[in-house]
Amino acid sequence: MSKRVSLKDIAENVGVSIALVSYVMNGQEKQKRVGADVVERIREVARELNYKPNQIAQSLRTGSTKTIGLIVGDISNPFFGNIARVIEDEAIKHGYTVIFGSADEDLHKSASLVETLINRQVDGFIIAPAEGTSLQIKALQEKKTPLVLIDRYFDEVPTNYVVLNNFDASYDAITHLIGNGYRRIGMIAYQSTLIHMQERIRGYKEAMSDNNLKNAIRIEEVRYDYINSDMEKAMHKLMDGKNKIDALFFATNALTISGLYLIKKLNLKIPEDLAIIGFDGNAAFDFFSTPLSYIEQPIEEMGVEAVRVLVEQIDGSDEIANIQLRHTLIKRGSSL
Amino acid sequence: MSKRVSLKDIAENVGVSIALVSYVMNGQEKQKRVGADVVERIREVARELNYKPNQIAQSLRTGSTKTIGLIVGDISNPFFGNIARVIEDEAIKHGYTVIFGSADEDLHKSASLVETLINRQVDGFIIAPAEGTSLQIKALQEKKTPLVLIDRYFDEVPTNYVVLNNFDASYDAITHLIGNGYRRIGMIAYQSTLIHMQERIRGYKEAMSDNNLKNAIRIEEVRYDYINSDMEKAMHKLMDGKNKIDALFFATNALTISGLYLIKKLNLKIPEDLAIIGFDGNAAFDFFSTPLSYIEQPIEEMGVEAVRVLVEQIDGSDEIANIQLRHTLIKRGSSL
DNA sequence: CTGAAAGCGCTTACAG
DNA sequence: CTGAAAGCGCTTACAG
Repeated sequence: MSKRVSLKDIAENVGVSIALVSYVMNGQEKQKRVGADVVERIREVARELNYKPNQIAQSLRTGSTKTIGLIVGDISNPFFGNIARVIEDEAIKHGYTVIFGSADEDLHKSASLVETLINRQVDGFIIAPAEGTSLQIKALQEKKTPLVLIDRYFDEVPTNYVVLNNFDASYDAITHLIGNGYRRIGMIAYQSTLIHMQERIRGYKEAMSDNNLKNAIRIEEVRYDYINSDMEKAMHKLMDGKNKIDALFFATNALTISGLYLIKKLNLKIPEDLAIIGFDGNAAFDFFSTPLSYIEQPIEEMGVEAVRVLVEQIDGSDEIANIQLRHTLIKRGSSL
Repeated sequence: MSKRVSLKDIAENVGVSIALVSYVMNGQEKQKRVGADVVERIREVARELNYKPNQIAQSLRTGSTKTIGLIVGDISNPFFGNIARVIEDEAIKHGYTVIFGSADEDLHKSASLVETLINRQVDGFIIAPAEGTSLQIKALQEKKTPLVLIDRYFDEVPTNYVVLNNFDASYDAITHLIGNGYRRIGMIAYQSTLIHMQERIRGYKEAMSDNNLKNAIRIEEVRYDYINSDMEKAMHKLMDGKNKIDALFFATNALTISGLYLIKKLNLKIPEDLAIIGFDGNAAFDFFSTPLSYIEQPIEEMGVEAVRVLVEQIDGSDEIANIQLRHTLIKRGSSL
């Protein structure tokens, strides 16, 4: 790359000190009472030479990089891709850029990403924390690193977070199914101790209990790394035999898609053979044999709030923000 | 954030100069002939204090940030989300992190992103250039900024690029349709002068001409910012009247999805009323009433190659790499 | 074998 | 109104 123009180049060209140029470039010419003619000449030369401040130098000096570290499960997952997009837009509005990484729901990848981003001096983090990373998060928190969790959080580590009210979302979905006459309602969730998953499960269970269906509760758990094979086993458990379910609630977008492939393969009629409610909107849900009912997350709001809270933290606020957003239950043919 | 540990802290603790600590931390203790005992003590104290180098300071000094700037159309678009994921993984393998931005196929957003990333001193760029940005790209190229274009490039600006052989892909799709007996084959593309779009159109036209169907060529163009309304008009033009098409080729993933919504609404039977070939794989294609045939791009390879070429450029290579990758035509029910 | 020193490009308290 | 100087944390050519 060709040599960049520095404050020094402008200073030499105009014949003043670097300090004066810095003042003018930072709009401090009033407070510093820089002579009007000098201001004029500095501005002119800066424009001519096309001066752009070296942010690295600024960062080293000021300690602020105007950079946000975003760690999600997988940027190619539509939920995370969409929220990344919102976060990016909001970050730019606040003068920040985004460095991102995918942790693949893996403890070690997450640790490595956090370290990498810390070494790059990001001003703060937005993280969808992987299972078992509560100590990593706690360490960040103890170092007073500005931090906002999204999608999940840890009960035992008080942090800022912006999440869906997952309990309500699940409860609402199950209540809707019950209202439409279904009773043998199953759920397929990830095997995970993470709070968003536990809350979705709790919402299901409580809705069932509250409707005297406690004995009909049937949950199958699927491992993240073996989603398709585990899904197949789970579906068979729920659908085989005389005790088979008549409705099924999927706990995430990826689980829904994986399940739909199987349902298509098994040639099940929806909702006659099986009613379904999925998670997160998706073109695939629209094109399925019967359009899918699903829980819609307010992704835009989640991203906007996450950036807002983070920037407040970076700017020095120490109020902890715990934000729960509301879902929308999109009711369509699959749960009629 | 709490104070970080610096080389100085270690130096004071051990009672040696900062230079020595730097040598040891950078594994130069052999060349610099640092005393074995000193090396030992420095390592020990560094570990105790949990020293992590300040990358900002390193960057300012060395001029290298070990950062890649990635500019795509929209990170929430599955094609770009998937390729971003691959690029991220590859970048990490090479010791780089990724700063990304979505340009929304907009000239000005693109310019603003490029400037932001340059000010952040990224070591190089991977860009899916928006229409009309050839001057931006040319400017980067002239400043010798390491750069690799993906998905598209500009004929008039010689740069590295990694793209699909779009002509072949289109040609193959159309030939397949013709082979299956379709003759009145239409195409819906973006209104764009970008080369990937022009090549896809050229492939369509040439396949038609080569099969004596030049007179049946019918292309409708849709604006990126008005995709759904323009799609509706385009479909009506192609499907209304006695001259209506019997097969339709969509030029991108987003166009395919938009078209499918309409096809579903119009209740067209696929492939009886209309045969279809789409672009880029997608769960939605699998769940459509008839599984969709489509052109699959080698996204993994595209990302891997882009990073490889970029890192070579950053490391000083000045060979220009122009890489065209091959598609796979996935044949299914929609084009039978 | 080790250290003093310059310098990357910037900001800012201080002096005049 | 203006400038000399320190310092952010690092690397590295140079001297001894």
